[in-house]
Amino acid sequence: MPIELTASQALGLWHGAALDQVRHDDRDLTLRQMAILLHIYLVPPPHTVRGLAATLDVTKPVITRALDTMGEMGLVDRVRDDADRRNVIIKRTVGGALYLEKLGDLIRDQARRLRI
Amino acid sequence: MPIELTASQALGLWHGAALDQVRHDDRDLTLRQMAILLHIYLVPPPHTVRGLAATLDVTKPVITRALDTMGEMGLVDRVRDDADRRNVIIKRTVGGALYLEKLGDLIRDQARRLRI
DNA sequence: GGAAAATGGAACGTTAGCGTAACGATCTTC
DNA sequence: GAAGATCGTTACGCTAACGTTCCATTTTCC
Repeated sequence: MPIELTASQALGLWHGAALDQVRHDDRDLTLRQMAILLHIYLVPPPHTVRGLAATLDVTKPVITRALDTMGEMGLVDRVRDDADRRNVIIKRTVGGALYLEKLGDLIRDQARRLRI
Repeated sequence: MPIELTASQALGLWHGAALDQVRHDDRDLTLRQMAILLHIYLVPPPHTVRGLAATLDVTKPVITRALDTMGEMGLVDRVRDDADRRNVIIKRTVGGALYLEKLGDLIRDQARRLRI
């Protein structure tokens, strides 16, 4: 049975990681974009616009625009689904993997600092 | 000596908490705004525009605009410093405390789910 | 085959973010 | 007290976000 996080530890972790991320990377993602990005990389594919919209409880254009922006940043990619050509399959990229790898490191550093 | 977070745990924690936060709150803060908000609430005052800009390594207008927006959202407040009237002291609000309390709960829930 | 449904995106007007540069107000220095 | 430095904000032109609505393409269902 692990020891539970205190409120102070939870927010301290978030604070430190957010701060480090802001300091070392110019790309200022919104929480929505971040949730989309993480979902794409952590949940087994395939991922579609409609599916992400339902998952995040936002409208489809929100997803489309987030993918536009993050695509421009090199964090995600889009490919038409050949099985059902109405669908667009969202793909991972090397840039996105690197971005999240770095974020993961920052979070782990904070956890270490806070002795979580 | 605590067990260290794995990369998967770190990102999974961030993913789950970001997702829940997006789902239950319309206010879509950027990572910069979030870092500012957390800094104000977790680091002892006083907080100034200049100080925050230096801490986050961003320009002053970025802080001013973030405070405008978050002030409108009821998350922070601003007061002129009577000791040096060039300064503006950034104050905490009930709304901001509630927002972060909720965020902390979401993070802790995720940590519990991931058995961190 | 033809109607209906579903998907992702575009269009519209609005709002909010950015960096750079300038501003008025205030304090410090001489 | 005048000159300069410092503080937060505003202005500018631009980019990107929003919600709503509508649309072209593709699939499904009789």
